[in-house]
Amino acid sequence: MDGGVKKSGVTSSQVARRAGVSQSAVSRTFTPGASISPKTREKVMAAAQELGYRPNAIARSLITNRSRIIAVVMAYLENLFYPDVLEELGRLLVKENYRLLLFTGHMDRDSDPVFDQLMQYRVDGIILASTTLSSHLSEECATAGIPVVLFNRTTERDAVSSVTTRNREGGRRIAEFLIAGGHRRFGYISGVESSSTNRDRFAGYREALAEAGHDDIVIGVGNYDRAEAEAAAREMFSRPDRPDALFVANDHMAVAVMDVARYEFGLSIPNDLSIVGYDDVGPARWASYGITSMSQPMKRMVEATVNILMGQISSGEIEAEHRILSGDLIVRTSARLPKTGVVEIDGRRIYKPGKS
Amino acid sequence: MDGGVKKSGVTSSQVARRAGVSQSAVSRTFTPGASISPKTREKVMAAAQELGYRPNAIARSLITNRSRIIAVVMAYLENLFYPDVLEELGRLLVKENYRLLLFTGHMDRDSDPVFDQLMQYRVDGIILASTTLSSHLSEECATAGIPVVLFNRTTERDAVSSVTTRNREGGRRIAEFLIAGGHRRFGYISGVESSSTNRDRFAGYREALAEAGHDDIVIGVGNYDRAEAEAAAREMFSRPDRPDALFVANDHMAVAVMDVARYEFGLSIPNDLSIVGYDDVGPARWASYGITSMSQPMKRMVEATVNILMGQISSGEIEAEHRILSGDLIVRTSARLPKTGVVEIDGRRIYKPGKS
DNA sequence: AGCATTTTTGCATTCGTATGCAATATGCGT
DNA sequence: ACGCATATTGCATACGAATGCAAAAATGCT
Repeated sequence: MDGGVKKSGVTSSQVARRAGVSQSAVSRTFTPGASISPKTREKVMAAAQELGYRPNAIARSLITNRSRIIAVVMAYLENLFYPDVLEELGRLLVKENYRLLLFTGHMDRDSDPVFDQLMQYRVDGIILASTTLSSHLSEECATAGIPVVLFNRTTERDAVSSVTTRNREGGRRIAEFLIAGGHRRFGYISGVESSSTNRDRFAGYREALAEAGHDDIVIGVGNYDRAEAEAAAREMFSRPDRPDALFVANDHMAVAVMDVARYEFGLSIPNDLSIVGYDDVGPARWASYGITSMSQPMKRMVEATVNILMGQISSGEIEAEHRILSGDLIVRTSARLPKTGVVEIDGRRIYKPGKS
Repeated sequence: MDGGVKKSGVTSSQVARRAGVSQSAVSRTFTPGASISPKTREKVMAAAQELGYRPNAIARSLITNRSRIIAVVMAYLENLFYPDVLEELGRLLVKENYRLLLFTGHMDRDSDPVFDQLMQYRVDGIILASTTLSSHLSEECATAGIPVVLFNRTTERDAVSSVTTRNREGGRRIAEFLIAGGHRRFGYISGVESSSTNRDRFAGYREALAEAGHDDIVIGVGNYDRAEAEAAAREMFSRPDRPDALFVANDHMAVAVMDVARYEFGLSIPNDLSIVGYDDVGPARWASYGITSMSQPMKRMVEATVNILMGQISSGEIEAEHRILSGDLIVRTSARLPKTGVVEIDGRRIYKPGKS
């Protein structure tokens, strides 16, 4: 078809010369809404086709001051919840004609290296999807005038936008569910203790338990990490006053804890021990686990995130916005059932106290 | 500390004025190896600090013709193998001072949308890590003069670089292992049938089985997808001549198949059925599964990938290079053991026929 | 056809940084 | 202190596309 060498590095000027028009005409051809006659557009398109021309996004960014790149910062991808989020983010961002620049790895100590990169590439927006990032970073970005959205986390001062779910209510719901299930001794394996998700989930759990007269909760620290959660579980299950109801701060850890309970301690779930997790992530649904879990409406969370970002980018106004969504307690087989309150909706069993 | 407003959009010229030097001096201060005296560098640095200046990577790219961005294309992240790869890639690329632009989603039909993006951003290199991408895309990129590396896949014509493992040998090894385990009836649940990984793994498996006189293999199509693998497993396990040895083309599917076997058909593993997977990915190691699996040396594969890319970028020479690594058959509990050949190395049990 | 209005076009400039070149400053040896 | 070699600096330009402005072309109206 095209006889010539389709080498990259074709410029708008080259196309212009070939088409016998000015460079401006080429630019306008590729700028939606620009003033260009159908005739010249066609000439330009033909020349562009022949030369294999594509507008240089870098050069365009320089003049428009828009990179159409969104930075996504995720500390770790081991927890399948985050790959899922990433995939959905990619889907929505591409639909909005944005690209996704990914940053992974823990950046606890100094936020500077990442921060520098973000600034250097003049990203149009930033999504911080990690429960463990320094809150310093987020505020620094916000100060620099770049829209930032915290995904699945918040900071004390609500100067920066966030999308979360009602973690506190989730914790409460789980407590109510376990109490209604007739459990007597309650445990908790935490995530990263300083993270907002962990704090809120635990706060709700403890409150609801306290209201029912259960003040002593057996606690282990899992830091949202498999190995640490396993260690915490081993320690907890070795105690003489081993709990019979255990809330693990997310499914990623709950899976590991469940394996420890079954295969290292020979516990029967849910007979000897009820386990409830959080996120309703892939493995929770697998037959081997069937974890009863508070769901987080991932797709709607991602949608809200992109939504906030697009709003701030197009308006230029960076006003902190907080979207708080709700999940459901998805009932499976890892915890004893209460007598009432479990209803079936769309083929999923959900715990809705009050409605039997 | 800094009283002024740390607004973004600070340019090198502004810093220059503040420091009482030329814009060139600022540029050279931030260009490693450029000719600049310690004295002026210090002045520049001070001014830069005060103004919150960071070099604009976009503008820099325009002139250097290097974006320092690597595009990574991954069809789906559901299989934990890929998030793992992604994380490792992020780690290594950042070390080389490159950024990672992520593209997800199936782009089977027309490669054009993605391809356009890649070209528009003038990425310095491309990593195609998906078994299901049109090979058209890869060659198009290569033609355009951008270094491309296929990760965990190849094309027939080896015009584009790739990093793979010895899938054929892996398939053979698995067959040998299952034969040695005394199995009689063999099954296979495939990945995407047109993918090179699937073809090679199956070819090796079939060859070795044929050499031992086993010519009839029960086959199901899983397409590297959980749901499809489950469906294939159901069909296979319902047959009167259900296999007692099953090779599932990757662990992602093997996990699902195992759940179907156990919880829908009440099969005892490995007594009624031996299952072997591929990848040695996270869940394969979990106690609930303990899948015997051909490992892929992910870290070394990623290292090789980055290595090839860096080489091609710095040399400017795009010569197709093929790195083929080897894995081991990690022995766990999902398959009956042969009498000999299982050895323990570094706490891992590996099948090495010939060495007992 | 003649004039007013709108649309299309090209020119010139801009974005922020890097770099070749010439000019200047510094250092060294004697 | 002088001359020469070397290190540092600023000037001017380039990268590739977008855009305000004015000129030119096309269109509409009477």
